[in-house]
Amino acid sequence: MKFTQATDYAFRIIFYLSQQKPGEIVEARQISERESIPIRFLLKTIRSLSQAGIVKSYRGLKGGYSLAQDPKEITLKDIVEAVEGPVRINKCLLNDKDCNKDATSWCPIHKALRNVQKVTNSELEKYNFCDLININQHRDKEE
Amino acid sequence: MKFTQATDYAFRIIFYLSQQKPGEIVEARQISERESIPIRFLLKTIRSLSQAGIVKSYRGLKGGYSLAQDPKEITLKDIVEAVEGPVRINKCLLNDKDCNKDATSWCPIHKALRNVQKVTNSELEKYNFCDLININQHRDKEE
DNA sequence: TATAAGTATACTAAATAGGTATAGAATATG
DNA sequence: CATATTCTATACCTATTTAGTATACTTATA
Repeated sequence: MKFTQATDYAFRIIFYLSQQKPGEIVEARQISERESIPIRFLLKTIRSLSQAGIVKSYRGLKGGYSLAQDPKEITLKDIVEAVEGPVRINKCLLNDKDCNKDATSWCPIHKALRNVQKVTNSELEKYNFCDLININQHRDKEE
Repeated sequence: MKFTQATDYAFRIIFYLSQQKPGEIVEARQISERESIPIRFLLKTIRSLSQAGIVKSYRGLKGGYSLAQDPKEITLKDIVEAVEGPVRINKCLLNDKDCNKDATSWCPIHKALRNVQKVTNSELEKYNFCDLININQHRDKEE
């Protein structure tokens, strides 16, 4: 019940890109170095973000990545889903076959778990990267 | 970001025991058969529940398991924690070493994740097995 | 057209999950 | 008190997933 390393890296990648000037293209190597992420693993991970439409990629010389959306529009949930796929708290919610319908004895539990999942997802949606970098800016000033 | 098979089995085990007469001792094989859980895996899993003080175990002839607490007092969170250990949504929350304190750039994210974790945990605490079996009873009548 | 970027796919190693086996300890019953 | 029965402890094995790497390819700029 925790996020993968790739998701954690993805959080950092988007956080880093959110701090750049809008439209600024940053190459993979720079993100990799600044955030201490193995370059090849970053390239693989960021492709999920690109395919999900969260970052734009540019090939060739002067290529790199930039956000495809305003940081305000990108939430933690978007990142998690882009990297790990939809959050499904247990198998039963994933497909009907894994939930033994004859065993009515345990289905109420899965109903409860569906609620847990719903609550978790909506909490993840509450945090966007505009707010997150502002909190950070604020904190930096204070210290 | 999902529960393990062992946790899912544990849900079913406690659900099954909650439906017995208070104090009734049920042997592992019976639970195993009724809930379609491999017996040896069940024995391993239920030991975590026993060690966490959720079930009582009785050895020898006529031995088996019964709940150590009132179903009302046992929540989904208790089960998850007994089987998987404390829920920690990412490494950073697990120990300070994994959170690079110099990289202030990504710590606000971890603050947010701590809130997500808090919300998830408190949702898991809302469901106790007394309520869960009653929902089930109710549903059975309706159908 | 050379070079510096990302893309796609496949591969490998380590960790975790899921399940099994074996030997041992406790206890009800004859 | 002997024995069968039930749980306990530990160790083991296999499959899957995670984390990371390598190679060949595509795109675009200068």
